[in-house]
Amino acid sequence: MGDGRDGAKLGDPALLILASLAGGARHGYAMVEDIERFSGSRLGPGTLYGAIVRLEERGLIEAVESADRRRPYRLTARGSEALADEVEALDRVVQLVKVRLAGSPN
Amino acid sequence: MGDGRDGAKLGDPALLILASLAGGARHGYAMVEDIERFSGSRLGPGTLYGAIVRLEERGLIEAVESADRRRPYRLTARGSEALADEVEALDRVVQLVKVRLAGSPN
DNA sequence: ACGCGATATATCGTGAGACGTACTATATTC
DNA sequence: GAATATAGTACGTCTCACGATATATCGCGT
Repeated sequence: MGDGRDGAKLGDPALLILASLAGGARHGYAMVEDIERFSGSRLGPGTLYGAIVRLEERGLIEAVESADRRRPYRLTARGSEALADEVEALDRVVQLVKVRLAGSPN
Repeated sequence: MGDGRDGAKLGDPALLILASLAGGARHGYAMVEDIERFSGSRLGPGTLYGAIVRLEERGLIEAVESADRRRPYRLTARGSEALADEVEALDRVVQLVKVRLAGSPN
């Protein structure tokens, strides 16, 4: 997706992961369940862990130390910012569509 | 992305195109400008026309007859439904994230 | 009439990444 | 120690986002 830029675009699964972590630090499997609860879609392991690696590489999330085999992650400051920006942009589109659909003849 | 299903997921450009058409029938180039106005991102031709073809194949948009070289498209009934559904789902996530980000310790 | 930039659409190739399947490994309970 | 739930890994496929490129046409100034 060629970002390099800071406020680059988020993929769909990436957004869901950040959204989940916005509710607190979680490990992968817990994210899957959380995401399924609030969005209805269940990410497969390939989708989930692939996206996690990319988000970590981009510095938007980071692993938390853990004694057992679980690897919890949390949002970084940059991750929070990116999520907030993305959500704001998304919200603008959502609101616009609502207005447009409401005032349509069909 | 393996849809085939009816209420399948919309890609990012696809959502923007449907959002644009929710404001009335438009041809490709006009969509680009409209989308840039309300979302800030300018779709390249490959992205735009590729997405248009896929949306037409899925029956979410359809071409409108035109005398000149322009090819205007409009939303189909299914397209409106799909857009409404997608936007509703998106809105739920957006609102959740806002709540979560607002009540975070950090 | 001519050039030129803006308008408008189309096609192709590449690469990222979404996704499913299958697999491994650990913890808990019986 | 078998069964089940939990947790993560590995891998292959295939869609699609995107830029580059090509082509045609319109409008405007000169």
